[in-house]
Amino acid sequence: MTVYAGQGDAHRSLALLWGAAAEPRTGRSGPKPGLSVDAIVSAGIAVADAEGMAALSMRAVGERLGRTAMALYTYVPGKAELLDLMHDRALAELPAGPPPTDDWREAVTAWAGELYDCYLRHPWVLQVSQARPVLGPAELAAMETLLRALRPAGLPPRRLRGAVAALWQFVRGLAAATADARAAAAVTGVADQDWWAERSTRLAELAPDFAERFPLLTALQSTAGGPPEEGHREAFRSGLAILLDGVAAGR
Amino acid sequence: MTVYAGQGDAHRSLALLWGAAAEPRTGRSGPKPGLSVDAIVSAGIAVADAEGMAALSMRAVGERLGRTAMALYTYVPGKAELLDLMHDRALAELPAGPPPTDDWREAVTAWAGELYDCYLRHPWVLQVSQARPVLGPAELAAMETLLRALRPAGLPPRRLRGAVAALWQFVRGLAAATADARAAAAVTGVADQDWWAERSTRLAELAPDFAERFPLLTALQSTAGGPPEEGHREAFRSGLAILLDGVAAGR
DNA sequence: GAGCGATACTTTACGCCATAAGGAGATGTC
DNA sequence: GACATCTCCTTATGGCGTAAAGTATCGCTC
Repeated sequence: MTVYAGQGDAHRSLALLWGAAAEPRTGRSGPKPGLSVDAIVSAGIAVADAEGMAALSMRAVGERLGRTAMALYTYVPGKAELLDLMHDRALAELPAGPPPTDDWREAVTAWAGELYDCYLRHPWVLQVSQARPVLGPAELAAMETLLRALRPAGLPPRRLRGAVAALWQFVRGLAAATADARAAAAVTGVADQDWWAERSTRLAELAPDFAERFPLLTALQSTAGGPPEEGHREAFRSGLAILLDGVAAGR
Repeated sequence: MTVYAGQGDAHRSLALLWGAAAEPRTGRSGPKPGLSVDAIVSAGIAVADAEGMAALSMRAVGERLGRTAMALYTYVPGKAELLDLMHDRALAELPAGPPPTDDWREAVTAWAGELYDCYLRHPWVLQVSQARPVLGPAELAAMETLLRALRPAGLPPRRLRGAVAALWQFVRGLAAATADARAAAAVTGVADQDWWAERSTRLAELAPDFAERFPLLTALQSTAGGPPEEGHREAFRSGLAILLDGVAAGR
């Protein structure tokens, strides 16, 4: 399942993301709010972290706060907007300070590692459609951080845009692959390696001509050793190295 | 909304993907099948192409075939497996032959362009969770094609894996961004440019300190001209150039 | 050719989901 | 005290995936 975000009223979403709701309107009557947007977002993240995206329902979030699903609608226009807020809150965990080093390679590597780890801490973020037109402050801050890290590389604007896109998507994609490997292991209760072994056997039965159809893939696979999770980490490292080499080449 | 695939019985899914269902079991009684897995997958793709992923329901697919939703379950174990099949069928549109040229840069560029276009023809594919452990033949064929294109570059295995991951994820991510820009334009009925202009105005109201908080982002944005769709295409080109430079650097 | 088991497909039903509508009770201003 | 406002609830609507069970149709066996 993939979950759409940003399909709701984009204006409401933007306002909430940028904290317009934080200003407590004065001179209001009625009972004191027992909840807050922040609390709801936190509850949503707690549910998604613990039970996964599939279990994230308005009911579940409300229940965690001791309310019904409908109580949330006082604070949040709908589920799509809640997802937007959750997304940005998760990315807010990323460090925002100036890069710790002048070496841009090192700085970008650190940035990528932080983003990768953040995604793995909150795998459900990877299931929020990346096709989100709603930009939150944390997401923009992360981009600003990347730009700051990349600054010493001195890229021209056009190339800089390409580098940012390539780096971001690469980290996101690799994190998704890693998160999935973990999820598969968790769901089946089977160790990563065994699961893939079983899958390979099954595949060999169904496609006995595998090696002939995909010779290069077969050859590449045969050179891989160690557990799959380590494989992802290695792909992360070497893919990032390629990207950085490319950035360096085009200065 | 993101849609999970590969959460169903992985074995059934694999078998269907690799065409085990194609062998017509002999000596069977009962009425002749009026449908087929292929027809159902085609109908699913037709629905998703026309109405989007959110409108893809078992009922909708059945209706397009003149059946009820439950009729599909004779052929397909569930929606997750249907999504797996749809995903692989979409990728089967990619050309599979040997690279048209010996120049690996050109070959990889062509491959990336094909994948990018394929994603844009079927944007819903981008909403199928990329965290799919189920590998179909078309997806593997696309990887094999990429490996074939990359072969003349002579990368060592470790680096080759990184390159494949980086290239694939980059194309997918950029396609997702482009698809979203289109969707936003289509939904609102507003031209791309106007939509972003409105959004920028709104943002400027909500975060008047934007330029100070995100100076590099602001600077980079100011150098961008032309419609957003063209911006994505340019990011695609320059990001790909960076990746290829990186590949070349690490030979 | 009668009967029977397998198969395709249907209807019905269950338990979810997001959320629209409207009502109850609490809290503030006048 | 009256009233407006606000939170939160109950109820209801129309969707979803799919389990269960029923019906009709076909082909094989006797």
